[in-house]
Amino acid sequence: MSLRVFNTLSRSMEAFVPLDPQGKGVGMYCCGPTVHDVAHIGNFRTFVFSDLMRRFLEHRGYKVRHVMNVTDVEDKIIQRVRAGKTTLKAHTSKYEEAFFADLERLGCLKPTHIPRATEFIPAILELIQALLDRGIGYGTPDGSVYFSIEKYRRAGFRYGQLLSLNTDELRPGERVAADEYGKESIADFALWKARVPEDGDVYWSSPWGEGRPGWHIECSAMSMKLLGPSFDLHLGGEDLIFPHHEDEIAQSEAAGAQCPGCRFVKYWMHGAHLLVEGKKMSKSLGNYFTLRDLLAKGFTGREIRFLLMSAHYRESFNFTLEGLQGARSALGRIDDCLNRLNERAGGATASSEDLSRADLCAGVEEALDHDLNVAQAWAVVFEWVRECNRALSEARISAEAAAAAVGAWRRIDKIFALGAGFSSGGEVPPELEAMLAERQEARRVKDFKRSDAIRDALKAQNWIIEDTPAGPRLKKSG
RNA sequence: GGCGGGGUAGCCAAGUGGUAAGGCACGGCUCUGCAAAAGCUGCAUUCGUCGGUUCGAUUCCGACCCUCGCCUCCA
Repeated sequence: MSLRVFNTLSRSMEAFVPLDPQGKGVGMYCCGPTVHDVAHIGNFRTFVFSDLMRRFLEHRGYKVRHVMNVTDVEDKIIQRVRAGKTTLKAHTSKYEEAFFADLERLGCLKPTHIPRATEFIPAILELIQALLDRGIGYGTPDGSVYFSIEKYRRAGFRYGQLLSLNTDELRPGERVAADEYGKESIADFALWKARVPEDGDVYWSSPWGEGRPGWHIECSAMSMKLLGPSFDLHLGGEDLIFPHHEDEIAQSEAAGAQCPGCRFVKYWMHGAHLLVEGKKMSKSLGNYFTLRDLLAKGFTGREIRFLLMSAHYRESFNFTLEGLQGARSALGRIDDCLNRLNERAGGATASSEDLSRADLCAGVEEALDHDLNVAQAWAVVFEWVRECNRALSEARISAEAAAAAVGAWRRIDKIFALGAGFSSGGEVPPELEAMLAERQEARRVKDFKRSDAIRDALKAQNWIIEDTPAGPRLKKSG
């Protein structure tokens, strides 16, 4: 079997075949954060999804160039800068830093390239110029430049590749910005926004006057600059399908950099939203959690990562604290199994032929090959865990086989990045070890009152005693 | 209004034209001085409603109900 993905362009599953004639290199672009504020975990769901995709591609032997942009100039940012009496750079770098710190806590690999919009102004200007040269873009008296959907269509392109929509029936309502009345058509979008007084110091000079890039143009300019005019994968949240991604296609293909018959992007993949009580998690509804909120409640990055990876990326997923608690329990099950396997393995080296190893890897790969079906993958993992536990408690697993099982998990965990089984929850402080020994002594002389008191004292410090046949051990409680 | 998703046990969530994965919670058991932890184990005659196709549908078709998203900044 090989990887199949759901392509928004065709609304169907397609075999993943990279553009690279060697079949090795993969270009992948993921729409990153707009750094006007702290990102919430709904945003991170998409980034964890991208990370999973990237890791799985790498697991499958592809060499991935992973680009994630940072939008560091945009209306909301400018508002904040003005309100906070700060500079653009100071404001955006603060939130950019926070974003990448969060991303790391969630176990996401750093993208290969992280381009910032403000650092690609020349490329953006170049692209806008190309669109003007081809008669698709047009300037307005105030110095803005817009993209004409009508001219684009007349040039033989199709607007509406990612979704079917009738632009004549767009209902833009009253929310058309006052500075956009120079547009020829309501559906046209800005490539370059002329400077207005509210922009303050945030502007760049251009052949059309001072101003700043429109929202969509940066992604076209940066992705094509770093990955070439045609590349394999473009991911993002489903709310970006329209207008952002549709406009990206329009700009990028209208500029004509692709070879004849080639598309801007071969596969578009969109992640569904995280929900809270049935509604999309969003800043505007105020129903959001940031990573910090959850860490403050005592949850860990890997527990949150696990939760975000527990549902299929194309299904909207209801986030609850109970669900997160459940994720903790489920993850604990994997941890415990891995710890037991590690214990059994001792220093043994893996035996070459071990069935559980083959079952786990093949099963997970098969599941993920099917458009990253993580739910099925977890079913495979948990069946494997049960099988390992059974073998462990019936003492019918050799040290070598246990080592092989641990090896299998490590291989799989390169994809999931949960780090299960690599730590026993931290070092046990010596004084607690002493208390544990004292309790054992009390139990030996049957002074249960005393031993229970020690147990309670440890519990008060969030350490749980596990009495196993091999003796007691301490475990940090959640 | 247009377009696109989704409705599967208490909760979350896979899946298939041939009789329902997995996780959490819950019950039972093992272990234990008692517990806890851990492990094992049990837990949907049924897949929104009503029709149709079929030997057979949760899975295909039609209608309907409910719900969410996009159409406006948005992961």
